Amino acid sequence: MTTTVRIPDDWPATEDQARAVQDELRGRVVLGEPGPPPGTGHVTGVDVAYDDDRDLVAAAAVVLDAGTLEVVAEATAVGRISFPYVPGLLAFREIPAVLAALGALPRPPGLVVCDGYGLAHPRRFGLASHLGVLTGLPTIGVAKNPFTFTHEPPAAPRGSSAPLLAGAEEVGRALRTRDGVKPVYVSVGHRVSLDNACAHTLALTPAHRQPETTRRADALCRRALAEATGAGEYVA
DNA sequence: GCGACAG
DNA sequence: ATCTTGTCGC
Repeated sequence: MTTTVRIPDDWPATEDQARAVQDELRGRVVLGEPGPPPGTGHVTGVDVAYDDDRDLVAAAAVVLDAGTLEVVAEATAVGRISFPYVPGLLAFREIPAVLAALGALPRPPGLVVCDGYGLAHPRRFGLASHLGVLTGLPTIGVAKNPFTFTHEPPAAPRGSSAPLLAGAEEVGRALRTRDGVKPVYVSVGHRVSLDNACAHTLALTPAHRQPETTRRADALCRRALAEATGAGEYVA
């Protein structure tokens, strides 16, 4: 099902306001829990696509059976863009749409896998952290780029990893999900340990670099955006 | 001050 | 993220 994105009245309008929100919410992140075991229950991927010219955003949430990776449920949301893209403030652009899609699901999401960062963030409060605090759900971030962080190249075999570093602080892990292919960048969101986040990521990547959750959500939100644009119902 | 910078 | 064709390879 597709719902409409609603932007809260108190949503930040400036970068300073957005950073202040991050500084305030950061203390509510829970890092002491291992999180759900890989391979059981449900795992949900979320992703967002944009049409800046038409001020349109589309989000998707796809629930997979963690054992079989088959799609169990999905939902989409379409609406207006809530914030410009600013490095470090991605969550303010993605979260209203993601919350709408998650809210439209017919069943609980279980672990949520985000396309971006959690702890690996300039203020240690990326998209996955933010989404976790707002929903209370266990979340992790799996990103395609190292952002400003550094790491040694992991060994070639799938499953190899290297610490993702902010100076001397380990903020995540560069994790090889396919032999000899560029790693993905895993970081903790809310209520999941880094070891468990990496185990989940490996369980979700039987054939591709990116987790099946992210791949399914990416395809679905693109389709939702194309349909919204084509039908014209949300065009300003 | 100048670049770099998740999606 | 998005603009964009064909092409090489499993």
